[in-house]
Amino acid sequence: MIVLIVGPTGAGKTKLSLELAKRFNAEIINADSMQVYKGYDIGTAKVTEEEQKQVPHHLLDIVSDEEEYSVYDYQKDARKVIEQLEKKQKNIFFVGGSGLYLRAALYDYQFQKEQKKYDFSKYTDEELYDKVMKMDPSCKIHPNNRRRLERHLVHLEENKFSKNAKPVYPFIVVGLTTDKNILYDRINKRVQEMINDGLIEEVQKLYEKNPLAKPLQTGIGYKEVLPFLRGKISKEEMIDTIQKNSRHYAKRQYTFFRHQFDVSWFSVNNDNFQETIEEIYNFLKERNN
RNA sequence: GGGUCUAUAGCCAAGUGGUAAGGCAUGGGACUGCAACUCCCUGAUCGUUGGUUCAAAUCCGACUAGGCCCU
Repeated sequence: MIVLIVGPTGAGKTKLSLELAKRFNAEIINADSMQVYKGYDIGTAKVTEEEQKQVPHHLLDIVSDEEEYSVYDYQKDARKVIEQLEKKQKNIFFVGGSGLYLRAALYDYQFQKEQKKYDFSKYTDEELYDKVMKMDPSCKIHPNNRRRLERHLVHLEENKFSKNAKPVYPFIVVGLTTDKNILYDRINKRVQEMINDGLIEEVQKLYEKNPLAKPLQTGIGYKEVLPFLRGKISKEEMIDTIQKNSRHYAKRQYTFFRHQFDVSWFSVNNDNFQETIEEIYNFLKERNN
């Protein structure tokens, strides 16, 4: 059985997954694009070593921030782990909020080993959009979204794009929801805790080692600390923007999962999380038979 | 009590006679190699009330609220 546990940051995915994995004789595969990096612990809310001892985790801390890592790599790595675990007759829990990574791992997305270089710089945004529309009239990418447009065109030209991607493995998706006010409140508190736990020091260390690292420059909880370290913004401003970006992210995650996956949603019981765990446990038990 | 300034969306804020810029927040959405990325959509008749005018957020009066100064 392969189960995906998804939901916005701060909904309780980690706690839920540990409990369930133990009961289902399962191992956990990380599905978070930032937690694959070594040294990015506090800002990514990575599971602690203590927790990792309770249940084996995979695809955590597998690359340094100097290496390039993308969906392509994740798809390969994740599938490798799936094979291993299935051989061991283990159940599998994917836990994390990176929707695209999950899609790529479980659906028949096709990537080339080597990325050919294409040069679209001679096209204007409009021309690019027209070109894409000619080949794929149902494409919904907005003309301004140049990055996506270019990529999509490559896929179309290489004939690697299947409109209705099919799952390569059967799987169940469990989603956690919470009332938005509660969630936002929790996100705000969580950011504050990260600061208390030494987020700034963590960023400082990473910055000294590799100031231009991609996850450092783009990860929420990392990119906002940099201007603070340079004295450009105050601590309050920094905290505000981390919280704001986290909220935005949570919202985007909801949208993605709502539309890209067939999710069985469970609204979290905030007074008694154990009850939520039981509910999901029973749900999975039934589906597993 | 007297004087003075201000009053535009949840917040900040442009606009000084011809039917309301923008930013942020919020909400919705897209998503096949940067995905914690990238991109799109989303709101008001201008404190209230009289008046002047063909026409007022914009001018005048009153009222209300707030700021500052004086007593």
